[in-house]
Amino acid sequence: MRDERFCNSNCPFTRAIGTIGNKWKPIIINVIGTRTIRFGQLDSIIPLISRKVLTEQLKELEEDGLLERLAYKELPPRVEYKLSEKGLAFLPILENIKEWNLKYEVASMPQEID
Amino acid sequence: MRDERFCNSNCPFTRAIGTIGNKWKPIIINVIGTRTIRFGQLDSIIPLISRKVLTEQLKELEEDGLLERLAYKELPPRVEYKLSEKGLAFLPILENIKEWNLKYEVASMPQEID
DNA sequence: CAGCATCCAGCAGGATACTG
DNA sequence: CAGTATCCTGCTGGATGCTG
Repeated sequence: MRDERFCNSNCPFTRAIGTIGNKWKPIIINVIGTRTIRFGQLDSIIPLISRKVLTEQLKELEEDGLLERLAYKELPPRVEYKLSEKGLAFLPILENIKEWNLKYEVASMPQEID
Repeated sequence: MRDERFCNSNCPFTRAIGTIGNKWKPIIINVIGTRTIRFGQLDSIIPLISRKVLTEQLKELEEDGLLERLAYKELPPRVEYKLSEKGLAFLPILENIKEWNLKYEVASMPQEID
């Protein structure tokens, strides 16, 4: 899921892409944002992701220090996720991507009239 | 290669991730930067990418308006690529990702002494 | 040189069932 | 509820050879 060749690169940019350069992770980080959120919420908010893949992505994000996982010893279990300082610092970048897309996408898209 | 479900999303951010959210495209855009570059150069500069995948990625980037392809009618053929305005506008974002990684990666990495 | 066509292996990722 | 385990399929992407 994570490309080890990227993560072992001696180029820091390549390593960064190895960490967050796939389709799910930016989505997950963006959905979490500044809140604390439970596994089930993420699963229902993010369309089309399977629980298995969500689990894997969350684990990698935790390993890479982008988010914190809080598991409560309860039954039924409760697990909460929130972004770490590193993860929070990535939010403005996602914001820039949004703005970039809004600015340039429209020009080349077929316009819909609602 | 491009996830159609992402590109057809009604969320502009999700569409953006559908466009550039994979490991090769940010690398390619970063390598091209502000210069004009030939196919063979890209192939040799970018480690580990196959010619087939490079071709596919370049085609998608062109379709999404991120880069311009200039094919000279010569023999042997010469094809040059350069970023469009949209592509150039993405460079600062990549720069932010570099800085973000440099700032936060180190803390969690085993330090090497050279 | 810059691709495209073809073939093929490996793995991503979906579905389902089970557990603490 | 929040996972883990297992199975299975399809697609990604590598290797190779051909062409204008």
